[in-house]
Amino acid sequence: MLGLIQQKPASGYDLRRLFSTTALGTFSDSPGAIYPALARLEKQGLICGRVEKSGLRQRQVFRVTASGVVALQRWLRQPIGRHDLVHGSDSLMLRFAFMDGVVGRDASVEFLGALASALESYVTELRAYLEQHKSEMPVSAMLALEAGIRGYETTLQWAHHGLEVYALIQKGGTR
Amino acid sequence: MLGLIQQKPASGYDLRRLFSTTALGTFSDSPGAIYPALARLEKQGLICGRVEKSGLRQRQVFRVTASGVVALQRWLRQPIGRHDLVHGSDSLMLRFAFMDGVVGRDASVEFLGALASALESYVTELRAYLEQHKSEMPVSAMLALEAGIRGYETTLQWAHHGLEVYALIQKGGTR
DNA sequence: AGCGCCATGTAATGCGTTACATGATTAT
DNA sequence: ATAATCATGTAACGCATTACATGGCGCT
Repeated sequence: MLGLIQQKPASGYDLRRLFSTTALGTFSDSPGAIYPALARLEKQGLICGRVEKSGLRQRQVFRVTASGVVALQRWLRQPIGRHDLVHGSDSLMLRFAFMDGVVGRDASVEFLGALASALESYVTELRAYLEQHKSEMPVSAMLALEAGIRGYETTLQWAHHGLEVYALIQKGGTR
Repeated sequence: MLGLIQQKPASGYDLRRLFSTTALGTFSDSPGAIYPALARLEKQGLICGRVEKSGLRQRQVFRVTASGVVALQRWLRQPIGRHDLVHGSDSLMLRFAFMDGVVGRDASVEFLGALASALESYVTELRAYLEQHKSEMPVSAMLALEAGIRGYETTLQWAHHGLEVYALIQKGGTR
């Protein structure tokens, strides 16, 4: 939410619509999750709400504060931990999605490099585990693990793809 | 936990070690999560604990009851919903991992077929969304979405792979 | 006048996390 | 003896979920 608000100031309802209509559907669009979270962020001083009556109904639009940007940058610049990998690298993707605008493309590129090397060792580790245990596993369990490993492998390939994309941009202009 | 206990009766500590040492590391191994969950399952009558002093220290080993098996089968036989796909198909993999032993290989095969067709339409939907919006997105956001889509595509390929594996098994004997 | 959407919340409940607590057994 | 591991829990806290509640605004 901090990242979304930083991209463009938004109200609670705006965020709800983002979560329910766009590809961000992974997240909860329930008011019981969003409004308390906004209140917490405001109490921490990371965002600041301002009531707007302009034209339509009353809306409370939130903007990130200076310390909000700092917190966002700190979150985005966290090193990639093992924990992040084990849980499917979803949180890593989320972080990556906001990098360009907040910490710059250099950070995005650096992130992709670090992700690639972390994934490389994790994949070989998982492949070794599978080879060692696949004889004692039920077929479906073995296949499920295979699915997970393939997921990591494509994320790895994707990281290389992303690096290429950034390299092309660097040559061909900023956009 | 119900699925694991069904594969082989286990104590709370057994489950903790499974979650902390094997490829099931996605799940929490904290006692504050496991023991209350076991207590809930037992209160629902899905598992049944029995204290064992055999040889070593005192352990409470849990087994699934008849209604526990029924509940497990009901969970495994749930149709694949959109909700399951959107959240990264992790819960689907978990279900698939237990299918062979609980509802049989025919159900596993049927599941893979249903998963493949569901993924096919979901992937084309996401690709269309990306094509339509990629010009207004930051580069990193676009790449993050691309990563998600590629993940679904490899899951789709994996489903076909799984179907082949089961077809081979059918020909070559039960194991 | 009434229906539906915009926009913001609150309340009850359940569950996970972190941290703390306990006792029994095996190894040094 | 003492440390480490086995094995089982409890307590405080925060947060998400589900459902309910409210009021202004626009259309028919």
